[in-house]
Formats: sequence, C-alpha cells, structure tokens
Amino acid sequence: MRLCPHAAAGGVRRCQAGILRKLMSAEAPTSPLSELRAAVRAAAAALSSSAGEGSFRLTLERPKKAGFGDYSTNAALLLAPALGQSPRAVAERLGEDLTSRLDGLVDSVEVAGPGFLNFFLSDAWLARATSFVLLAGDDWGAGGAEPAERILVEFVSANPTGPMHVGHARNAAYGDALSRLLALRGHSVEREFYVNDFGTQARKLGESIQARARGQQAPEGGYQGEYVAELAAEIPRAAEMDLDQLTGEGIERMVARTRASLEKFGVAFDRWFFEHKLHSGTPSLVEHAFDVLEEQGRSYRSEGALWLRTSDFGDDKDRVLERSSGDHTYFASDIAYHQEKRERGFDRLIDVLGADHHGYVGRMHAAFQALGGESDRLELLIMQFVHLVSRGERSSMSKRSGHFVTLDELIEEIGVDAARWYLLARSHDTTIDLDIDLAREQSSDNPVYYVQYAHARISSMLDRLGEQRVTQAAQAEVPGDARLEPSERELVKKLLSFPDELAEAEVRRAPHRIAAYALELAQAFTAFYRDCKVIGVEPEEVETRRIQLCLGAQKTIARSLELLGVSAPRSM
RNA sequence: GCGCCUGUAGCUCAGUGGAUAGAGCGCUCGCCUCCGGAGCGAGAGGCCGCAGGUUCGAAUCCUGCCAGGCGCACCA
Repeated sequence: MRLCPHAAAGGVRRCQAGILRKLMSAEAPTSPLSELRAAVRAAAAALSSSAGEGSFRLTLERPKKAGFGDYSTNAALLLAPALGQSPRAVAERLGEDLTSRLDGLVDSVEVAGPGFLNFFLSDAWLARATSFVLLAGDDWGAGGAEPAERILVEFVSANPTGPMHVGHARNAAYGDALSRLLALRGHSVEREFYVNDFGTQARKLGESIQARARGQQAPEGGYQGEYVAELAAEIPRAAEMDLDQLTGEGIERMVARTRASLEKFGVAFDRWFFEHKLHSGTPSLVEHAFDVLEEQGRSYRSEGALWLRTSDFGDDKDRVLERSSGDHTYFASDIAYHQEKRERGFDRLIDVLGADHHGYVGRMHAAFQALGGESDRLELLIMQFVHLVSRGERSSMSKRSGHFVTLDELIEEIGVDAARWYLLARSHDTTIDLDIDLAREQSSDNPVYYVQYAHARISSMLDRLGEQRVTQAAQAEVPGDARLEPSERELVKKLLSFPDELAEAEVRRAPHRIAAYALELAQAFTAFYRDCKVIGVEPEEVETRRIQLCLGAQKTIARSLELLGVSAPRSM
C-alpha cells in the first residue's frame, strides 16, 4: 500500500493515516468496508462464542431500498437458531453492541423486517472512504487473492487452418479479461495459445494450398476460403513444394495472421505452444506422458491399442491413447501437453474451451488425475457458442454455409471496444445470438459508449479545473462535518464496492460482472453529475470533496474498462 | 437413450438463500439560458419455462417434466 502522500511531502497537516489505519484494521484491507464487516463478525462472535465460526456465512450487503440504510447484514437471522432466540431479539442485542463499536462511523443501526440489521453510515465515514480510494493509488482494487497462485490460462487455441471467427473472438475476449482479472487480484498469470500444427487438419491445409496453387479442386474435407488462395499466391513455389514443408509454411503464415488479428483485438499471449513439439525428440513428450501413466499404473494394452483407465476417475469408459495402427490419438497429445504444463510448476491450469468440447471435460479431468494431478487444480471452462442470426434465422457458424463472421470483420464493423463489450457483457455459459447487421446498426447504442462517455466527461472537468487544483484537492483532508447529497452517497458506495465486485468476478470466473459494474458506476456518476455542481461550487471544501469523487470515479471506471480490454478515452 | 449449458420485461441479458425481481435497447410522455444532451426525469410492460419439495424466507438449493443449444469415436 502506498504511503500517505502528506507524509511523503512532509506536510504539517494531520495526515489521514490514522483514520485509514482504523478503516483498514480488518484482515483484508482492500476497502473501508472491511472494517464494517469485521465489526459485525466481532459482535456476532461476542454474542455466541460457541456458535461455530464459519458454520454460516454472514453477509454485508447493499439493500435495494434506500429506507433500509446504506448496508445491511443478515447476521441475526443466521445466529438466531443457534442461540435459540427470535431473530429480532438477536438483532436488537447485536445492534446495541454494534452501535457502540461503530461509534461515530454510523448514524444509526436499525432492526428491520424478520431480523435484518440496517446500518446508516455517517457522512464523515463516506467522505473519508472516498479519500481511501485515492490514497490506494495503483493498489485500488488490487490484491486479495487467497492464496495467490501461479496460474496458466490457455485460451483460443483455434486450429490454424482458417481465419478467427466471432466464436474465437468470444473465447479470446473472455480468456484475456479473465487473465487480467486474475492478475489484478494478485495471481501470477501466464497466457498460452496451443497451436494444433500436427496431424490431419494441418496436412489438409497444406494439401488445400497446393491444390489451389495447381489450379485444382480442394481435396475432400479440405479448406477453400479466400485465404487459401492468398496463401497459395503468397508462398513461392507452392505448387511443387514438398507437402510437409508447404504445410509448415502454411501453418506459420496462418499463425501470423491469427496473431495479428488477436493483437488488433488487444489480446496477447506469453507463449504459443506448438503441438508438433509434443512428438519430437526421444523420448517425446507424448512418450514421456505414457511413461508417467504407466508408472501410475493407469494404462494397459488391449486389442492392440494402448488404453488409459479414465474410468478409474469417473469417466464413462476407458480411452485410447495409441491406436492399434501405432498412431497417437488427439487425446494423447492433450495429455502430454497437460503433463508438460504440470511439470512447469503451475498451481493451477485453466483451459477455456468451446462448448463443442464439453464432452471432453470428464475424460481430461480423469487423465489429469491419472497423471497424478489433483482434480481441482485443473479448470476446464466452457464457453457457450455465438450463434449467427440473419433475418430472424439462427444458424451455427459454418464455413460451408457462408454463415461466418470473422474477428477482423467484427472489428471493422463495430470496432474493438464495442465488440469486446458485446462479447464480455454476457456470462460465458449463455449462448449469444449475433445479428451482424443489427449489431452494426445498433453499435452506437452500445452501453460501452455510455461508460466511456462518463470517463471522458470527468477528464474534461478535471482539465477545466487545472492540474494544480486537482492535485491539491486529491491530497486535501475532508472535514469531518461534511454533508453529502444522496447521489454523492450513492456514488461513494458504488466506488467502495469495486474490490468486492472484483473478488466475486474472480471466484465465479465471471468477467461479465465487471461490465455490469462499470455501467452501474457510470450511471451513479452521471446521477451525481446531474445533482451536484463541482466546478466553482461554494464552499471550497465541497468542491474539494467532489473533485475527489470525480477522481475516484475516473480511476475506477478506467480500471474496470482496462480489465475488459476496453479503452478509457479522455475525450470522444 | 445418456451427459453438459440455457429458459427472467417486446428484444438482448444481469441477478446462484433475503425485504416491493433489475439494466440496456425498443415503446409512450416530459426536459436542451446550467461543469460535455453519446444525456436526464416519469411511465407502460413479469404465472422468473411447468409441477412438486427443502426452510423463517426460493428466480436462486433438490426431484420430475417441457423447450432450445452442444456433446456422447481406435475423427481431428
């Protein structure tokens, strides 16, 4: 945590470190809310030392109705059965205790409904909480992962035999946003793309290019898009080149195209892992994986093939690793790849897969355990499909039918920011219907612009105020007798919920929550902007406080958008 | 047949045990002497797929059913 700037500046004014230390006293100093939570927990413990810690989960949440206070807890409802008292009676006792524990921080604590405790926070608490956001600096919202792990996120991993389409784009946007989120939460994250450059499909690409270069029909099951013709023209002597060499050239160029498309989309990888590396060397990584499985006693020979006993780990049936023909199955490559990942020493492996691979989840988990891994160290996240819709008709993406929208086209039609928002605003386990014509028409209605606009508007206001005034306001101490307008209070609370939103998004692997949060935050800011004049408002302390609110909102919006890979423009 | 995902406002979707279920878009009606109107306010619009169950409390958990998507290879 960054030091209080007053201390660094050697200022004579009393620094806010005192109140901050108090606010941060809870075990997870990610937000001033930690203190409230800790107080509730302490009061609950005092009431029932025996009522098992952690046998229930008490919550501190923002009630929907304004009349129910700023925050509320269900602690009394959860404690009542253990204490053998009515929830309301428990709530009364908890409330009394908390009123004294939180002296000066809350205006009142009320018992309501079946036994909820509602907290009405003091304006002073809210005003100082805003300062906390600013003082946190780059640490705002960062950290909190428990425990922090070394995580490998493998995503996209599209076959390099065709262009990236919007389904891959969804996977890319999701994997990228998830990686950013995990990193901000304190994990050490590496991103990897697995390139299927080995086997039948890769060879079909080579054959297709060669056929094209010779002016022949594409082979059975081959590829025939425009890109095949481009490759045939690009690669010198494609018509007569050795097929293996041509395949290699073709794959290399397709990977370059894929990389370029993804880069344009704002997605970068730490490593591109090529499948052919699993099959080279002695012993190859595949053979090595077979050895490991044999040592673990999980493989056997039958009917001339090598089998893996995945049924030991809940799979429906055992799976073939090496066919009776001597060829390795695709599954064998995947196992070797996962073993290779394990040996690199990650605490957790995450694979982001398309919905068409979900049948593979059970057997991969089984294989992972067969290798000696713990099942919960491997996460296979399934992305549901993007369906294309045109004139009301729905169709799956298919190159043959022409129902195909590439990532490049999507970016060209609606831009990176709108595209990423569109793909990330929905949960990964719901299918998306994309009508590209409609998306183009409506792209200016994309909520992403509303969020960006709020950011640009704040930037404009701060520019108008001038750097000197803004810097001074950022460091100023807010007087304890502040009186906040309702929309100011709402904005502060929305800002403070940022770390919790991130924690929730991380645990659920749900970056779409950040999009929802960003929109709500922009709305809270816009309401504040509507109700509260900032520039030139009297007295000066009020202007100062509101500048702080603007800064906090600007920073939090920017950070939310950054997690989604969306730009936060200073003007638009 | 078996498995996974989904079913919430006209449309696209949030909301995985709490109080009167939300947002965006669309629709209706208001609002541009005011820090950026890509905006603001008000309103209409819901058997939360259906039926049971669990409990103080269920859109949320359990069971069954219905509908849609996707899988169930010694294919890749």
